[in-house]
Amino acid sequence: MTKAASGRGGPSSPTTPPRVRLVDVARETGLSKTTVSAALNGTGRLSPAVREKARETARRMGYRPNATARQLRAGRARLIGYVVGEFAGAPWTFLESPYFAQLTSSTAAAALKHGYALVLLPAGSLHGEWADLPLDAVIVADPVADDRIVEDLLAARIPVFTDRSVEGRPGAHWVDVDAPAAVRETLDHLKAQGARRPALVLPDSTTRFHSDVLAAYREWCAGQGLPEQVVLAAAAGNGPVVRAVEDAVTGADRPDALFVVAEASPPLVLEAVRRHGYDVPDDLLLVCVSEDTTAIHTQPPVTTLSLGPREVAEAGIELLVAALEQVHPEPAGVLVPTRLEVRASSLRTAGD
Amino acid sequence: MTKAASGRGGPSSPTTPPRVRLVDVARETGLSKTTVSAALNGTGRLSPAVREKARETARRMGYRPNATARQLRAGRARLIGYVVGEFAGAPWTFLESPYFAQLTSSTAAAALKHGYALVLLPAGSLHGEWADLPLDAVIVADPVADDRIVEDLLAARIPVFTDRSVEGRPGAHWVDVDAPAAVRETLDHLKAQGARRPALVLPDSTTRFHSDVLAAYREWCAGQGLPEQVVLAAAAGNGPVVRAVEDAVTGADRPDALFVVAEASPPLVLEAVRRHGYDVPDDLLLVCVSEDTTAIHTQPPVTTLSLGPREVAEAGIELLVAALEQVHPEPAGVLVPTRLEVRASSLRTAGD
DNA sequence: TATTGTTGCGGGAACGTTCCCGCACAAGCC
DNA sequence: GGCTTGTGCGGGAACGTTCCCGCAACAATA
Repeated sequence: MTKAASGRGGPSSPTTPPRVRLVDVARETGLSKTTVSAALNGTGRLSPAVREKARETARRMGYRPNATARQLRAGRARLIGYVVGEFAGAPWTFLESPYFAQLTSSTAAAALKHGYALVLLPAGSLHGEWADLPLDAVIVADPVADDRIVEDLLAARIPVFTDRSVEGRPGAHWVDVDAPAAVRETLDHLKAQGARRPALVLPDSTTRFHSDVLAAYREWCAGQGLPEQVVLAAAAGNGPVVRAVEDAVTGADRPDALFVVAEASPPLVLEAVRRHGYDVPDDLLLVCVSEDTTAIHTQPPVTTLSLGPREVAEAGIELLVAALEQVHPEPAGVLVPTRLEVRASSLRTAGD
Repeated sequence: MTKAASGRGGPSSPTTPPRVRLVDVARETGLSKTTVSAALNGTGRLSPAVREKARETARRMGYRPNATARQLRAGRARLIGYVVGEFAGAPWTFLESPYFAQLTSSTAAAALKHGYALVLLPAGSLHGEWADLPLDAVIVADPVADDRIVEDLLAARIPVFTDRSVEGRPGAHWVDVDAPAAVRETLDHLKAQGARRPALVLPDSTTRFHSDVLAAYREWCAGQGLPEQVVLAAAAGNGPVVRAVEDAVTGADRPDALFVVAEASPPLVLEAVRRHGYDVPDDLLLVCVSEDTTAIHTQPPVTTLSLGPREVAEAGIELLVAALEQVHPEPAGVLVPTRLEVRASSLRTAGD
C-alpha cells in the first residue's frame, strides 16, 4: 500500500521518508516487534502499561500496517473479483444497465459488510488477464451459455459464484431468481386484468434467465390456451428494445398486453407504444422487467417486475462468506424471490 | 489468492490438495526455485532446455504464482481504490447515475489497461474503514466541499486523485472539466437559438462543479444583460429534479429555455415540461447535462451537455500512472473538455 | 598451462507481518 | 525452600515470491 510513499525499494520521491514499519516502532519503544504487534492487535498477554506505550508510540510515528504482508501471512486477501458475463462484446457497458448497477453496488456493499472488497473486472475476460490479482473468489454475474470463464476459474481452483446454470459443478456456487415463477405471476396478473393476447419482448441472448423466461411463457400460454407472441430484440440497449416493442405493437395480431423482459427505459417504452396509437393501460397493459426508478415517475407509472438485485447480491455474498469461511456444509445454491411492483400501467381503469 | 484451495494453513476442505508453490516445481524438476522463477518470468541466464523443462513441469503441476507474495516483494499491489464523495448519505447509489456509471467503468477499463485493478469503496466512507486494503492510490470522484476523506488519505500518505478542488495540496492530483467554459458554450448556443430567458436548474450540492456552474451562469447573464432564474432541486434524483423543472416552468417569469444541470432522465424531463403545456423546442429550448443515452431516443431528441466521463477517466488514470510510476515531473492536474451534443430539443424549428 | 571472460545455475536474504514457542521471573502451595 | 502454576515478554520461523550475489565449469586468449 502506498507504494509511492514506501520509499524502501519502491520508486519514491527522494525527499519522502521511508514508511514506518513494525520494527521501527519496536526499536523506538525498546520492545520487540512481537510485543508491539500483540499490543496493536489486542492479542497476547501484555501489561496494560506496555500495551498503551506501544499504541501511543505507533500513533505518534504514524505507523500503518502493511496490508500485503498481512495478507501473505493470513493466506487470503479478502478480495473478491466481479465479472459480468453478459456484455462480453462491450466489456464495460454493464454498469449502464440499472439492474447491473444495482447488483454491482449491492454486491460491493454486502461484501464490504463482511470485510471483503470488490474488484471490478471487464466483462467477457478470461482469468489469465488478471491472474496476478490475489482474489479469494470470483463472482460471475449472468454468464452466457458458452462462457469459458467459469471453467477457467474452476480449473484454476478459484471458488466461483454465479447463476444457476452452474448447478452441480464442484466448486461452483449459485444464486438465482425463480424466473418461471416470476413469469407466471406476471402473466397471471395480466390475465386477471383482462389480457388475452399478452406478447413477450425478449433480447436475443443466451443467458439462462432469458431462456427460462421464454420457456415459462410458452408453457403458460399453452396451459391457458392463449396464443403466444414473442418478439426478439436484436440486441440489448434502448434502441433495439424499443424497436422490438414497436414491432410487437404493429404486428399482425395486436397484443393487448406487453411484457418487456429486456432492459429499456420505461418512459421510452411508454412513449414508443403511444406513438403507435396505443393508450396505456386502456388499450395495452404494460409490464417491464426493470430496476429503473424512472418507472414511478411516468404517467401512468409503469408496473415493473423487479429481479431484486439487492436480494440477489446479499444472498450471494452470504453464500460466498459461508463457503470461504467454511461455516459448515453451506448449500450450493440459493433461490431468491422477485417482486412485481404493480402500478397503473397494468391496471384496467374501467370497472371489472 | 484462492484461499479455499490453499490448504496450507488456510481452512480448506480436507480433501483439497495443497496448492503447488514454486519450491514444489523446483523439487520436481530438480532445479532451484531461483532457476524456476527465472524460467517462468523469462529473466536470467538460462539454457533453453532448462527453461523449457521448468515451464513444462509448472504447467503440468498446475502451478500459479501467489499474487500476494509477488505484491509484497514488489512493494505495490497495483490496486486502486475508488470512492465517490457525493452521495455520501446513500453510499452505494452512485452507480445509478449514468455519469458515475460511465466514469466508474471507464476508470476501471483505463486502469486495467495499465495493469491496475479498481476496488469499489463506499461513498462517504473514511480511510479507516478499509485500511487493510493494499491500495497504491485512491480516486475520489467529486468530493463534497467539507469531505474529510481527502485529508484523511493525504495524512495516511496515500496518493489521491480527485477534482480540481484539491488544487495545490501536496500529494493530491486532479482532473476536472472546464465547467465555466461549458456553461458559456451552452448558454451561447441557447441565445443563438433565440433564448432570452434561459433558466438554470441545479441540485443543492456543495460539489465544486455545481458551484462553478452557478457562478458561470450568473456571470454570463450579467454579461449579456439577461435576467437570471435559478431553481434549486432539493436533492439529486429524478423526483426532486423533475419537481424543480416543474417549478422552473411554472414560475412567475416563464423561461424560454431550460438548462438542467442535474442528472435526470431526459424523457422524464421532457414529459414534465410538456405536462405544463410547453412544446419543445418551440416554446422552450431544452438542454440537459446528462450521459443518459435515452436522450437520443426521445422525440424530439434532447440536446445534452456531456461531461465526458470517459475522457475524465482516461486522463485521470494517465495522471495516476505517471505519478505512481514516477515518469518524471507530471502535472498536478489536467482539464478535459466537455461536449455539447446539439439535438432537436434546442434547435429553433421556425426559420431564424 | 596460466589468465581472464562468459555462461548456467543455486544459496540465501529480503519484503513486513503474525504466531508458535521458550524463557525468565514472580507468586502460590504444601 | 523446593515445587508447580502463571504472567510478561522476546526469538525466530513462516507465508511465497524475487533478486542480488557467488561459484563452479567451460571457452577463449595469450
